[in-house]
Amino acid sequence: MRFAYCPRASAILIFTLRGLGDEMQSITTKRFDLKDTLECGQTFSWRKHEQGYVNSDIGQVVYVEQDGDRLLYESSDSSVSLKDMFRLEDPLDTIHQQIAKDELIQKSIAFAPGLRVISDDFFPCLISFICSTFNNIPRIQGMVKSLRERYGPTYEFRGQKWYGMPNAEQLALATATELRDLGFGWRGDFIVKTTQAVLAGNVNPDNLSEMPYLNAHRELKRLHGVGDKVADCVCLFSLGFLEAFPIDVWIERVIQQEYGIFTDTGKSYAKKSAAAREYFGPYAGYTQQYLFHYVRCISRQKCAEESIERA
DNA sequence: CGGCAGGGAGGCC
DNA sequence: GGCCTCCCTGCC
Repeated sequence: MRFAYCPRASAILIFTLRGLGDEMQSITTKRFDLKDTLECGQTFSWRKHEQGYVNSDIGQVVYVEQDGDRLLYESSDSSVSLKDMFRLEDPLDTIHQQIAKDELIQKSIAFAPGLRVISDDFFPCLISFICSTFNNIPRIQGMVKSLRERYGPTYEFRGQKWYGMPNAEQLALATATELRDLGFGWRGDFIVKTTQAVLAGNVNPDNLSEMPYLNAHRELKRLHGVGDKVADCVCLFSLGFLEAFPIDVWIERVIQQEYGIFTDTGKSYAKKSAAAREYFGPYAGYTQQYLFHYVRCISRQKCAEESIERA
């Protein structure tokens, strides 16, 4: 019993055993990168915690971290399927081959080859992207956080308290004035109206995902605060329509600069979106994520370099 | 301080 | 369909 003479080492041993303790489960993955997948801007439900990420928007709390080709995870309540949440069964090799039509996409894939499209819960995804209107990521995260802390359920997990996104019934307690005071601006009205519509059963994620993509997209747009772009985000990041191609200002710029596909197709979102699906194919959504992630990271690098030069 | 930003609504033609 | 204006807030 060597450790008896070395309390420090035994403390480290115990700590290590706890960190990789019995409560953590694991699965093996291929071609998957947790960080790229969760930090490329497609999800507001997953956020950084300790060595990994936490999601408390799914009726319980789930923690995940990556160690090489293994995912270690733990949930507060019932079992979870990381395969479903991270789309681990999407045929990534085939997808890469099909979408790698030119050098820019090849570079984008090489930049983050383990990036997968997320599959988030419908209501948190919907509300988060309504908040995203005319907004940047840090502020969207702040808004989602205040919705959780004010209207959402609480959980006890890994020795601390967690807040989850409210479901429609819980969020229905919010008023537009209240949300306005919380800093949501005119998005408060959108959230109240959309929550009412969901509560009334006017939109149902199970029905939507059974429809053809264009029908689901059209149905989503009937909700307040949901236009073409937000509808596409919900289609791609929650309903599993991999052909959905959300067009925001970043993607718009890239497509305009690097591709001719938007030039003859007219200015409307519907026509650009159709052109993108036509050109990139059934996995257009994956193309969008790879391009989006690559262009934004490169542009940030550029900005950082420029500010160093200025200093 | 004026301008601008990671959309959408509503009104108009 | 296409086009116009306004919108709450935060940051430069």
